[in-house]
Amino acid sequence: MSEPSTSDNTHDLYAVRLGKLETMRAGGFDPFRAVFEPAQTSAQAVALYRDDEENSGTVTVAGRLMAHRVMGKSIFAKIQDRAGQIQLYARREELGDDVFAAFKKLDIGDILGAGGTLFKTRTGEVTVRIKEYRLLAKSLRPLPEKWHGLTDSEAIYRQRYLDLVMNPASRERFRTRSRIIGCIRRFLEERDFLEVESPVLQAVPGGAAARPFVTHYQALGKDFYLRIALELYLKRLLVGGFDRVFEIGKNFRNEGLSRRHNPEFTMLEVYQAYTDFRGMMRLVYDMIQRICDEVLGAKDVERPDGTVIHLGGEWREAKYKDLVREATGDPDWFSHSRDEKLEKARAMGIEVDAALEDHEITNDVFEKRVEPTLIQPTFVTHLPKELCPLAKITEDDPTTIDVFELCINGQEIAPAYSEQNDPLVQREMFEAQVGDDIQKMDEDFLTALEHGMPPAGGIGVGIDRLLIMLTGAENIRDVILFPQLR
RNA sequence: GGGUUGGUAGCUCAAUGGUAGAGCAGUUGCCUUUUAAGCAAUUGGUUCCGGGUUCGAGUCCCGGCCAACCCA
Repeated sequence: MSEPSTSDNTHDLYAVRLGKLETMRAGGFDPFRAVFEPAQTSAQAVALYRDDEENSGTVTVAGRLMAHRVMGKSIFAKIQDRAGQIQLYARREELGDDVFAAFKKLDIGDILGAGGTLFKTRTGEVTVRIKEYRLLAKSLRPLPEKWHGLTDSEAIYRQRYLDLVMNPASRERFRTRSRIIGCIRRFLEERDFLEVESPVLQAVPGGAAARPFVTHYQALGKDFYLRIALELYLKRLLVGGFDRVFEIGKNFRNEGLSRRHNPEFTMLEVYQAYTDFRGMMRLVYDMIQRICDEVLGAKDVERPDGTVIHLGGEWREAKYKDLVREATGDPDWFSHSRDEKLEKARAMGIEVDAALEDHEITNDVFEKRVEPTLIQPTFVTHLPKELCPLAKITEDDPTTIDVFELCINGQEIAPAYSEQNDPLVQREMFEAQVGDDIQKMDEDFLTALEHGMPPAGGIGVGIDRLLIMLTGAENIRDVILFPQLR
Protein backbone atom coordinates (compact mmCIF):
# COMPACT_ATOMS: atom_id res chain seq x y z
CA MET A 1 0.00 0.00 0.00
CA SER A 2 1.25 3.46 -0.74
CA GLU A 3 0.97 5.99 2.02
CA PRO A 4 -0.99 9.08 1.05
CA SER A 5 1.57 11.70 0.18
CA THR A 6 1.88 14.99 -1.59
CA SER A 7 3.10 13.36 -4.79
CA ASP A 8 0.04 11.10 -4.57
CA ASN A 9 -2.11 14.23 -4.82
CA THR A 10 -0.97 14.84 -8.35
CA HIS A 11 -2.47 11.71 -9.85
CA ASP A 12 -5.27 12.20 -12.29
CA LEU A 13 -8.22 10.97 -10.27
CA TYR A 14 -7.38 13.34 -7.47
CA ALA A 15 -6.72 16.23 -9.81
CA VAL A 16 -10.03 15.78 -11.61
CA ARG A 17 -11.97 15.84 -8.36
CA LEU A 18 -10.00 18.75 -7.01
CA GLY A 19 -10.78 20.61 -10.23
CA LYS A 20 -14.50 19.98 -9.73
CA LEU A 21 -14.25 21.34 -6.19
CA GLU A 22 -12.42 24.46 -7.35
CA THR A 23 -14.98 25.06 -10.08
CA MET A 24 -17.77 24.89 -7.50
CA ARG A 25 -15.98 27.27 -5.18
CA ALA A 26 -15.32 29.67 -8.05
CA GLY A 27 -19.06 29.55 -8.71
CA GLY A 28 -19.78 30.56 -5.11
CA PHE A 29 -20.64 27.17 -3.61
CA ASP A 30 -18.41 25.51 -1.04
CA PRO A 31 -19.66 22.00 -0.23
CA PHE A 32 -17.64 21.90 2.97
CA ARG A 33 -19.67 24.80 4.36
CA ALA A 34 -23.05 23.51 3.26
CA VAL A 35 -25.70 22.61 5.83
CA PHE A 36 -28.24 19.86 5.41
CA GLU A 37 -30.04 17.86 8.06
CA PRO A 38 -31.79 14.68 6.87
CA ALA A 39 -35.16 13.85 8.39
CA GLN A 40 -34.87 10.12 7.76
CA THR A 41 -32.27 7.41 7.50
CA SER A 42 -32.27 5.43 4.29
CA ALA A 43 -34.16 2.61 6.01
CA GLN A 44 -36.73 4.96 7.56
CA ALA A 45 -37.28 6.60 4.19
CA VAL A 46 -37.86 3.27 2.45
CA ALA A 47 -40.34 2.31 5.19
CA LEU A 48 -42.37 5.45 4.48
CA TYR A 49 -43.24 4.31 0.97
CA ARG A 50 -46.93 3.70 0.34
CA ASP A 51 -48.32 1.98 -2.70
CA ASP A 52 -49.08 5.19 -4.51
CA GLU A 53 -46.50 7.88 -4.87
CA GLU A 54 -48.83 10.71 -3.87
CA ASN A 55 -49.36 9.34 -0.36
CA SER A 56 -45.75 8.56 0.36
CA GLY A 57 -44.85 12.15 1.12
CA THR A 58 -41.44 13.69 0.94
CA VAL A 59 -38.25 12.50 2.53
CA THR A 60 -34.79 13.94 3.09
CA VAL A 61 -31.80 11.66 3.36
CA ALA A 62 -28.03 12.05 3.44
CA GLY A 63 -25.08 9.78 2.90
CA ARG A 64 -22.15 8.73 0.78
CA LEU A 65 -22.63 8.28 -2.95
CA MET A 66 -22.01 4.60 -3.76
CA ALA A 67 -23.41 4.28 -7.27
CA HIS A 68 -23.96 6.83 -10.03
CA ARG A 69 -25.50 5.71 -13.31
CA VAL A 70 -26.11 8.36 -15.92
CA MET A 71 -28.78 7.49 -18.49
CA GLY A 72 -29.14 10.41 -20.81
CA LYS A 73 -31.62 12.80 -19.29
CA SER A 74 -31.87 10.92 -16.01
CA ILE A 75 -29.50 9.59 -13.38
CA PHE A 76 -29.83 6.79 -10.87
CA ALA A 77 -27.65 7.09 -7.80
CA LYS A 78 -27.33 5.32 -4.48
CA ILE A 79 -26.33 6.82 -1.19
CA GLN A 80 -25.28 4.88 1.88
CA ASP A 81 -25.84 5.95 5.47
CA ARG A 82 -25.64 4.19 8.82
CA ALA A 83 -28.87 2.32 8.14
CA GLY A 84 -28.14 1.08 4.63
CA GLN A 85 -28.59 2.39 1.12
CA ILE A 86 -31.33 4.17 -0.77
CA GLN A 87 -31.62 4.89 -4.46
CA LEU A 88 -32.00 8.41 -5.81
CA TYR A 89 -33.43 9.36 -9.19
CA ALA A 90 -32.62 12.66 -10.82
CA ARG A 91 -34.37 13.97 -13.96
CA ARG A 92 -33.14 16.86 -16.03
CA GLU A 93 -36.72 17.84 -16.78
CA GLU A 94 -37.45 18.33 -13.08
CA LEU A 95 -34.16 19.74 -11.84
CA GLY A 96 -33.32 22.04 -14.72
CA ASP A 97 -30.21 21.94 -16.87
CA ASP A 98 -27.75 23.46 -14.39
CA VAL A 99 -28.69 21.44 -11.33
CA PHE A 100 -28.88 18.27 -13.41
CA ALA A 101 -25.46 18.96 -14.93
CA ALA A 102 -24.00 19.45 -11.45
CA PHE A 103 -25.57 16.20 -10.24
CA LYS A 104 -24.07 14.50 -13.24
CA LYS A 105 -20.61 15.65 -12.18
CA LEU A 106 -20.82 14.03 -8.74
CA ASP A 107 -18.26 11.36 -7.99
CA ILE A 108 -18.70 8.08 -6.17
CA GLY A 109 -17.64 8.74 -2.61
CA ASP A 110 -19.11 12.23 -2.39
CA ILE A 111 -21.28 12.98 0.63
CA LEU A 112 -24.64 14.52 -0.22
CA GLY A 113 -28.08 15.23 1.08
CA ALA A 114 -31.21 14.93 -1.03
CA GLY A 115 -34.91 15.57 -0.69
CA GLY A 116 -37.81 14.38 -2.81
CA THR A 117 -40.75 12.04 -3.12
CA LEU A 118 -40.80 8.26 -2.96
CA PHE A 119 -41.71 5.98 -5.83
CA LYS A 120 -41.04 2.45 -6.91
CA THR A 121 -39.12 1.65 -10.07
CA ARG A 122 -40.24 -0.99 -12.55
CA THR A 123 -37.95 -3.44 -10.85
CA GLY A 124 -39.59 -2.67 -7.52
CA GLU A 125 -36.93 -0.59 -5.76
CA VAL A 126 -38.16 2.22 -3.56
CA THR A 127 -36.45 5.36 -4.84
CA VAL A 128 -36.33 9.06 -4.04
CA ARG A 129 -37.33 11.27 -6.95
CA ILE A 130 -35.01 14.17 -6.22
CA LYS A 131 -36.48 17.68 -5.94
CA GLU A 132 -33.34 19.14 -4.41
CA TYR A 133 -29.94 17.96 -3.38
CA ARG A 134 -26.84 19.41 -1.79
CA LEU A 135 -23.24 18.29 -1.92
CA LEU A 136 -21.96 18.22 1.68
CA ALA A 137 -18.41 16.98 1.20
CA LYS A 138 -16.39 16.43 -1.94
CA SER A 139 -14.45 13.17 -1.93
CA LEU A 140 -11.07 13.84 -3.49
CA ARG A 141 -9.98 10.20 -3.56
CA PRO A 142 -11.74 7.33 -5.30
CA LEU A 143 -13.34 4.49 -3.35
CA PRO A 144 -12.25 0.90 -3.94
CA GLU A 145 -13.89 -0.97 -6.78
CA LYS A 146 -17.61 -1.54 -6.32
CA TRP A 147 -17.79 -5.24 -7.06
CA HIS A 148 -14.77 -6.74 -5.32
CA GLY A 149 -14.63 -4.09 -2.65
CA LEU A 150 -11.53 -3.80 -0.55
CA THR A 151 -9.80 -7.12 0.01
CA ASP A 152 -6.20 -6.17 0.67
CA SER A 153 -5.79 -7.09 4.32
CA GLU A 154 -3.29 -4.38 4.99
CA ALA A 155 -5.58 -1.67 3.65
CA ILE A 156 -8.50 -3.16 5.57
CA TYR A 157 -6.65 -2.64 8.86
CA ARG A 158 -4.70 0.52 8.09
CA GLN A 159 -7.58 2.28 6.35
CA ARG A 160 -10.41 0.81 8.37
CA TYR A 161 -12.74 3.58 7.19
CA LEU A 162 -12.55 2.19 3.65
CA ASP A 163 -13.27 -1.31 4.92
CA LEU A 164 -16.31 0.04 6.76
CA VAL A 165 -17.57 1.92 3.71
CA MET A 166 -17.11 -1.03 1.38
CA ASN A 167 -17.70 -4.20 3.41
CA PRO A 168 -21.14 -4.70 4.97
CA ALA A 169 -19.92 -7.76 6.89
CA SER A 170 -17.27 -5.67 8.56
CA ARG A 171 -19.77 -2.94 9.47
CA GLU A 172 -22.08 -5.56 10.91
CA ARG A 173 -19.32 -7.22 12.94
CA PHE A 174 -18.41 -3.97 14.67
CA ARG A 175 -22.05 -3.14 15.30
CA THR A 176 -22.37 -6.54 16.92
CA ARG A 177 -19.35 -5.77 19.04
CA SER A 178 -20.94 -2.58 20.26
CA ARG A 179 -24.28 -4.29 20.94
CA ILE A 180 -22.64 -7.08 22.90
CA ILE A 181 -20.74 -4.67 25.11
CA GLY A 182 -23.94 -2.69 25.64
CA CYS A 183 -25.75 -5.91 26.51
CA ILE A 184 -23.07 -6.83 29.06
CA ARG A 185 -23.41 -3.42 30.71
CA ARG A 186 -27.16 -3.73 30.98
CA PHE A 187 -26.89 -7.28 32.27
CA LEU A 188 -24.54 -6.24 35.07
CA GLU A 189 -26.33 -3.02 35.93
CA GLU A 190 -29.59 -4.93 36.31
CA ARG A 191 -27.82 -7.09 38.87
CA ASP A 192 -26.80 -3.97 40.79
CA PHE A 193 -23.16 -3.90 39.71
CA LEU A 194 -21.50 -0.50 39.65
CA GLU A 195 -19.36 0.41 36.65
CA VAL A 196 -16.08 2.02 37.69
CA GLU A 197 -12.81 3.19 36.19
CA SER A 198 -9.41 2.37 37.63
CA PRO A 199 -6.04 3.83 36.68
CA VAL A 200 -4.31 2.91 33.45
CA LEU A 201 -1.04 4.50 34.58
CA GLN A 202 0.36 2.51 37.47
CA ALA A 203 3.57 2.67 39.47
CA VAL A 204 3.36 -1.07 40.18
CA PRO A 205 1.61 -3.08 37.46
CA GLY A 206 -0.10 -6.00 39.15
CA GLY A 207 -2.89 -8.52 38.95
CA ALA A 208 -1.31 -10.70 36.31
CA ALA A 209 2.00 -12.11 35.17
CA ALA A 210 2.87 -10.18 32.01
CA ARG A 211 5.50 -7.82 30.73
CA PRO A 212 4.15 -4.26 30.94
CA PHE A 213 4.68 -1.27 28.69
CA VAL A 214 6.87 1.30 30.39
CA THR A 215 6.26 5.01 30.11
CA HIS A 216 7.68 8.02 31.82
CA TYR A 217 5.89 10.50 34.04
CA GLN A 218 7.75 13.79 33.53
CA ALA A 219 6.33 15.72 36.47
CA LEU A 220 7.20 12.94 38.92
CA GLY A 221 10.44 12.04 37.22
CA LYS A 222 9.50 8.36 37.46
CA ASP A 223 8.78 5.49 35.15
CA PHE A 224 5.20 4.31 35.15
CA TYR A 225 3.54 1.29 33.60
CA LEU A 226 0.40 0.77 31.58
CA ARG A 227 -1.86 -1.60 33.46
CA ILE A 228 -1.78 -5.31 32.70
CA ALA A 229 -4.94 -6.10 34.69
CA LEU A 230 -7.73 -4.35 36.56
CA GLU A 231 -7.86 -6.72 39.49
CA LEU A 232 -5.97 -5.08 42.33
CA TYR A 233 -7.80 -1.77 42.09
CA LEU A 234 -11.25 -3.31 41.80
CA LYS A 235 -10.57 -5.36 44.93
CA ARG A 236 -9.69 -2.16 46.77
CA LEU A 237 -13.24 -1.10 45.94
CA LEU A 238 -14.58 -4.29 47.52
CA VAL A 239 -12.72 -3.23 50.65
CA GLY A 240 -14.29 0.20 50.29
CA GLY A 241 -17.78 -1.25 50.30
CA PHE A 242 -18.60 -1.13 46.60
CA ASP A 243 -19.28 -4.82 46.83
CA ARG A 244 -20.49 -5.32 43.27
CA VAL A 245 -18.26 -3.61 40.71
CA PHE A 246 -17.14 -4.05 37.16
CA GLU A 247 -14.92 -2.31 34.67
CA ILE A 248 -14.64 -2.66 30.92
CA GLY A 249 -11.34 -1.28 29.75
CA LYS A 250 -8.07 -1.69 27.97
CA ASN A 251 -5.20 -3.75 29.30
CA PHE A 252 -1.73 -3.53 27.81
CA ARG A 253 0.74 -6.36 27.56
CA ASN A 254 4.15 -6.02 26.02
CA GLU A 255 3.98 -9.19 23.97
CA GLY A 256 4.06 -10.24 20.35
CA LEU A 257 1.27 -9.92 17.82
CA SER A 258 -0.64 -12.94 16.67
CA ARG A 259 -3.99 -14.10 15.42
CA ARG A 260 -5.13 -14.13 19.04
CA HIS A 261 -3.06 -11.37 20.63
CA ASN A 262 -3.23 -7.63 20.33
CA PRO A 263 -0.97 -5.70 22.73
CA GLU A 264 -3.90 -3.61 23.90
CA PHE A 265 -7.06 -5.57 24.47
CA THR A 266 -10.36 -5.06 26.18
CA MET A 267 -11.07 -6.77 29.47
CA LEU A 268 -14.21 -7.03 31.50
CA GLU A 269 -13.54 -7.69 35.15
CA VAL A 270 -16.38 -8.28 37.58
CA TYR A 271 -16.17 -8.61 41.38
CA GLN A 272 -19.06 -9.68 43.53
CA ALA A 273 -18.81 -9.92 47.30
CA TYR A 274 -20.37 -12.73 49.31
CA THR A 275 -20.08 -15.32 46.59
CA ASP A 276 -17.28 -17.42 45.12
CA PHE A 277 -16.15 -18.90 41.82
CA ARG A 278 -19.35 -20.96 41.67
CA GLY A 279 -21.30 -17.71 41.64
CA MET A 280 -19.11 -16.50 38.79
CA MET A 281 -19.94 -19.66 36.82
CA ARG A 282 -23.61 -18.81 36.97
CA LEU A 283 -22.93 -15.16 36.20
CA VAL A 284 -20.89 -15.80 33.05
CA TYR A 285 -23.28 -18.50 31.90
CA ASP A 286 -26.27 -16.20 32.33
CA MET A 287 -24.40 -13.34 30.68
CA ILE A 288 -23.62 -15.32 27.56
CA GLN A 289 -27.18 -16.70 27.40
CA ARG A 290 -28.36 -13.10 27.52
CA ILE A 291 -26.03 -12.07 24.69
CA CYS A 292 -27.29 -15.00 22.62
CA ASP A 293 -30.90 -14.04 23.19
CA GLU A 294 -30.59 -10.30 22.91
CA VAL A 295 -27.89 -9.75 20.32
CA LEU A 296 -27.25 -12.89 18.32
CA GLY A 297 -30.76 -14.34 18.31
CA ALA A 298 -29.23 -17.82 18.44
CA LYS A 299 -27.58 -20.19 20.90
CA ASP A 300 -25.31 -21.69 18.26
CA VAL A 301 -22.43 -19.94 16.55
CA GLU A 302 -20.49 -21.23 13.58
CA ARG A 303 -16.73 -21.12 13.35
CA PRO A 304 -14.97 -20.33 10.06
CA ASP A 305 -14.21 -24.05 9.68
CA GLY A 306 -17.91 -24.89 9.91
CA THR A 307 -17.83 -26.34 13.42
CA VAL A 308 -20.81 -25.24 15.46
CA ILE A 309 -20.37 -24.09 19.05
CA HIS A 310 -23.42 -24.79 21.21
CA LEU A 311 -23.77 -22.12 23.87
CA GLY A 312 -27.16 -23.24 25.16
CA GLY A 313 -27.78 -26.11 27.58
CA GLU A 314 -25.46 -27.36 30.28
CA TRP A 315 -21.80 -26.53 29.99
CA ARG A 316 -19.21 -29.19 30.65
CA GLU A 317 -17.18 -28.98 33.83
CA ALA A 318 -13.85 -30.79 34.09
CA LYS A 319 -10.90 -30.79 36.46
CA TYR A 320 -7.59 -29.51 35.12
CA LYS A 321 -5.75 -32.60 36.29
CA ASP A 322 -8.25 -34.98 34.68
CA LEU A 323 -7.94 -33.16 31.37
CA VAL A 324 -4.15 -33.36 31.50
CA ARG A 325 -4.28 -37.06 32.40
CA GLU A 326 -6.65 -37.63 29.50
CA ALA A 327 -4.53 -35.70 27.01
CA THR A 328 -1.31 -37.43 28.02
CA GLY A 329 -2.97 -40.82 28.29
CA ASP A 330 -1.08 -41.11 31.56
CA PRO A 331 -3.13 -41.58 34.75
CA ASP A 332 0.03 -41.14 36.82
CA TRP A 333 1.17 -37.91 35.18
CA PHE A 334 1.17 -35.95 38.42
CA SER A 335 3.26 -38.55 40.23
CA HIS A 336 6.20 -38.12 37.88
CA SER A 337 9.21 -36.00 38.67
CA ARG A 338 9.82 -32.76 36.83
CA ASP A 339 12.43 -34.40 34.60
CA GLU A 340 10.12 -37.27 33.73
CA LYS A 341 7.37 -34.80 32.79
CA LEU A 342 9.80 -32.89 30.61
CA GLU A 343 10.81 -36.06 28.82
CA LYS A 344 7.23 -37.24 28.34
CA ALA A 345 6.04 -33.83 27.12
CA ARG A 346 8.82 -33.78 24.54
CA ALA A 347 7.96 -37.33 23.55
CA MET A 348 4.48 -35.98 22.77
CA GLY A 349 6.07 -33.55 20.33
CA ILE A 350 5.71 -30.48 22.52
CA GLU A 351 8.66 -28.14 22.52
CA VAL A 352 9.34 -27.49 26.17
CA ASP A 353 11.92 -25.12 27.56
CA ALA A 354 14.29 -27.22 29.72
CA ALA A 355 14.38 -24.47 32.36
CA LEU A 356 10.67 -24.65 33.10
CA GLU A 357 9.40 -25.62 36.50
CA ASP A 358 7.28 -28.68 37.14
CA HIS A 359 3.88 -26.97 36.96
CA GLU A 360 4.93 -24.93 33.91
CA ILE A 361 5.68 -28.10 31.96
CA THR A 362 2.25 -29.44 32.82
CA ASN A 363 0.70 -26.15 31.84
CA ASP A 364 2.46 -26.30 28.48
CA VAL A 365 0.81 -29.66 27.95
CA PHE A 366 -2.52 -28.15 28.98
CA GLU A 367 -2.20 -25.12 26.70
CA LYS A 368 -1.01 -27.10 23.67
CA ARG A 369 -2.88 -30.37 23.97
CA VAL A 370 -6.01 -29.58 25.97
CA GLU A 371 -7.07 -25.98 25.43
CA PRO A 372 -7.20 -26.19 21.60
CA THR A 373 -9.57 -29.17 21.88
CA LEU A 374 -12.05 -27.34 24.11
CA ILE A 375 -14.29 -26.01 21.37
CA GLN A 376 -17.55 -26.41 23.26
CA PRO A 377 -17.94 -24.35 26.46
CA THR A 378 -15.99 -25.99 29.27
CA PHE A 379 -15.36 -24.87 32.83
CA VAL A 380 -11.88 -26.12 33.69
CA THR A 381 -11.64 -26.25 37.49
CA HIS A 382 -9.10 -27.03 40.22
CA LEU A 383 -6.07 -25.43 38.57
CA PRO A 384 -2.67 -25.89 40.26
CA LYS A 385 -2.15 -23.21 42.88
CA GLU A 386 1.08 -22.02 41.27
CA LEU A 387 -0.89 -20.61 38.35
CA CYS A 388 -2.52 -17.87 40.34
CA PRO A 389 -1.50 -16.21 43.60
CA LEU A 390 -4.74 -14.27 43.97
CA ALA A 391 -7.19 -17.14 44.47
CA LYS A 392 -8.20 -19.22 47.46
CA ILE A 393 -6.73 -22.67 48.01
CA THR A 394 -9.21 -25.52 47.60
CA GLU A 395 -10.25 -26.71 51.03
CA ASP A 396 -9.76 -30.45 50.50
CA ASP A 397 -6.80 -30.21 48.09
CA PRO A 398 -3.99 -27.82 49.05
CA THR A 399 -2.37 -28.21 45.61
CA THR A 400 -5.23 -26.56 43.74
CA ILE A 401 -7.18 -23.34 43.86
CA ASP A 402 -10.89 -22.50 43.74
CA VAL A 403 -10.99 -21.18 40.21
CA PHE A 404 -12.22 -22.00 36.79
CA GLU A 405 -11.08 -21.12 33.35
CA LEU A 406 -13.90 -20.95 30.87
CA CYS A 407 -12.63 -22.30 27.58
CA ILE A 408 -14.61 -21.97 24.36
CA ASN A 409 -13.47 -22.07 20.74
CA GLY A 410 -10.17 -23.64 21.75
CA GLN A 411 -9.05 -20.73 23.85
CA GLU A 412 -9.33 -19.35 27.32
CA ILE A 413 -12.17 -16.83 27.41
CA ALA A 414 -12.64 -16.11 31.09
CA PRO A 415 -10.76 -17.03 34.26
CA ALA A 416 -12.62 -16.67 37.55
CA TYR A 417 -11.61 -17.11 41.18
CA SER A 418 -12.78 -17.36 44.68
CA GLU A 419 -10.76 -14.29 45.54
CA GLN A 420 -8.07 -14.56 48.18
CA ASN A 421 -9.03 -12.27 51.03
CA ASP A 422 -6.64 -13.53 53.72
CA PRO A 423 -4.01 -10.76 53.82
CA LEU A 424 -1.41 -13.01 55.44
CA VAL A 425 -1.75 -15.77 52.84
CA GLN A 426 -1.86 -13.14 50.10
CA ARG A 427 1.43 -11.68 51.28
CA GLU A 428 3.04 -15.13 51.27
CA MET A 429 1.80 -15.82 47.76
CA PHE A 430 3.11 -12.48 46.50
CA GLU A 431 6.48 -13.01 48.15
CA ALA A 432 6.78 -16.43 46.56
CA GLN A 433 5.91 -14.91 43.20
CA VAL A 434 8.17 -11.86 43.16
CA GLY A 435 11.14 -13.52 44.87
CA ASP A 436 13.86 -10.94 45.57
CA ASP A 437 12.24 -8.20 43.53
CA ILE A 438 10.42 -6.69 46.50
CA GLN A 439 9.77 -3.48 44.53
CA LYS A 440 7.11 -5.34 42.60
CA MET A 441 5.01 -5.92 45.70
CA ASP A 442 1.88 -3.82 45.78
CA GLU A 443 2.08 -2.94 49.46
CA ASP A 444 -0.84 -0.59 49.21
CA PHE A 445 -3.02 -3.43 47.98
CA LEU A 446 -1.93 -5.62 50.90
CA THR A 447 -2.71 -2.79 53.31
CA ALA A 448 -6.19 -2.61 51.83
CA LEU A 449 -6.67 -6.37 52.34
CA GLU A 450 -5.53 -5.99 55.94
CA HIS A 451 -8.52 -3.72 56.50
CA GLY A 452 -10.75 -6.64 55.55
CA MET A 453 -12.10 -7.58 52.15
CA PRO A 454 -15.36 -9.49 52.00
CA PRO A 455 -15.26 -12.95 50.47
CA ALA A 456 -15.88 -12.53 46.77
CA GLY A 457 -15.98 -14.12 43.40
CA GLY A 458 -14.23 -12.39 40.53
CA ILE A 459 -14.08 -12.99 36.80
CA GLY A 460 -12.17 -11.53 33.90
CA VAL A 461 -13.60 -11.84 30.43
CA GLY A 462 -11.40 -11.23 27.41
CA ILE A 463 -13.87 -9.25 25.34
CA ASP A 464 -11.92 -9.53 22.10
CA ARG A 465 -11.64 -13.29 22.34
CA LEU A 466 -15.28 -13.54 23.31
CA LEU A 467 -16.08 -11.56 20.17
CA ILE A 468 -13.89 -13.72 17.96
CA MET A 469 -15.98 -16.64 19.15
CA LEU A 470 -19.39 -14.94 18.99
CA THR A 471 -18.89 -13.38 15.56
CA GLY A 472 -17.17 -16.38 14.00
CA ALA A 473 -14.09 -14.29 13.20
CA GLU A 474 -10.75 -15.86 12.40
CA ASN A 475 -8.47 -13.16 13.70
CA ILE A 476 -8.48 -10.78 16.63
CA ARG A 477 -7.81 -8.00 14.10
CA ASP A 478 -11.26 -8.56 12.69
CA VAL A 479 -12.93 -7.59 15.97
CA ILE A 480 -10.70 -4.61 16.82
CA LEU A 481 -11.36 -1.49 14.75
CA PHE A 482 -7.77 -0.29 14.76
CA PRO A 483 -5.55 -3.28 15.51
CA GLN A 484 -1.87 -2.89 16.20
CA LEU A 485 0.20 -3.28 13.05
CA ARG A 486 3.93 -3.23 12.63
C1' G B 1 12.17 -14.49 16.43
C1' G B 2 11.88 -18.78 12.37
C1' G B 3 9.46 -20.94 7.87
C1' U B 4 6.13 -20.46 3.60
C1' U B 5 3.53 -17.30 0.24
C1' G B 6 2.82 -12.60 -1.58
C1' G B 7 3.51 -6.88 -2.82
C1' U B 8 2.17 -4.78 -10.75
C1' A B 9 -2.82 1.49 -12.57
C1' G B 10 -7.17 4.54 -7.40
C1' C B 11 -9.44 -0.81 -6.55
C1' U B 12 -9.62 -6.28 -8.17
C1' C B 13 -6.25 -9.05 -10.89
C1' A B 14 -3.11 -10.85 -15.59
C1' A B 15 1.73 -10.91 -17.92
C1' U B 16 7.98 -18.35 -20.86
C1' G B 17 14.00 -13.48 -18.95
C1' G B 18 12.19 -10.07 -24.75
C1' U B 19 7.01 -3.61 -26.51
C1' A B 20 3.73 -3.82 -18.83
C1' G B 21 -2.22 -5.55 -19.87
C1' A B 22 -7.68 -6.36 -18.57
C1' G B 23 -12.18 -5.29 -15.69
C1' C B 24 -14.09 -1.57 -12.52
C1' A B 25 -13.28 3.66 -11.41
C1' G B 26 -11.92 8.35 -14.36
C1' U B 27 -12.42 11.46 -19.03
C1' U B 28 -15.43 12.43 -23.84
C1' G B 29 -19.71 11.13 -26.70
C1' C B 30 -24.83 8.41 -27.14
C1' C B 31 -28.86 6.82 -23.98
C1' U B 32 -35.92 9.39 -19.80
C1' U B 33 -37.44 3.55 -14.58
C1' U B 34 -31.42 1.65 -14.43
C1' U B 35 -29.57 -2.53 -10.84
C1' A B 36 -22.04 -4.88 -11.12
C1' A B 37 -26.87 -0.50 -16.49
C1' G B 38 -25.30 -0.60 -21.74
C1' C B 39 -22.55 1.01 -26.41
C1' A B 40 -18.16 3.67 -28.51
C1' A B 41 -13.59 6.15 -27.80
C1' U B 42 -9.83 7.36 -24.32
C1' U B 43 -6.41 8.85 -19.96
C1' G B 44 -3.68 6.54 -16.27
C1' G B 45 2.62 2.74 -14.24
C1' U B 46 9.21 4.65 -9.53
C1' U B 47 5.93 -3.29 -11.31
C1' C B 48 7.24 -2.06 -2.54
C1' C B 49 12.65 -0.12 -1.75
C1' G B 50 18.12 -0.88 -2.62
C1' G B 51 21.84 -3.68 -4.88
C1' G B 52 23.40 -7.72 -8.33
C1' U B 53 23.33 -11.29 -12.72
C1' U B 54 22.11 -10.44 -18.00
C1' C B 55 22.52 -7.75 -24.51
C1' G B 56 17.82 -7.29 -21.89
C1' A B 57 14.63 -8.14 -15.16
C1' G B 58 7.70 -7.33 -13.12
C1' U B 59 9.98 -12.24 -13.83
C1' C B 60 16.42 -14.81 -11.68
C1' C B 61 19.93 -13.81 -7.12
C1' C B 62 21.12 -10.96 -2.38
C1' G B 63 19.57 -7.40 1.37
C1' G B 64 15.63 -4.43 3.45
C1' C B 65 10.35 -2.90 4.37
C1' C B 66 5.24 -4.48 4.72
C1' A B 67 1.34 -8.18 4.77
C1' A B 68 -1.13 -13.16 5.16
C1' C B 69 -0.67 -18.09 7.00
C1' C B 70 2.02 -21.63 10.01
C1' C B 71 5.54 -22.33 14.04
C1' A B 72 7.95 -20.26 18.54
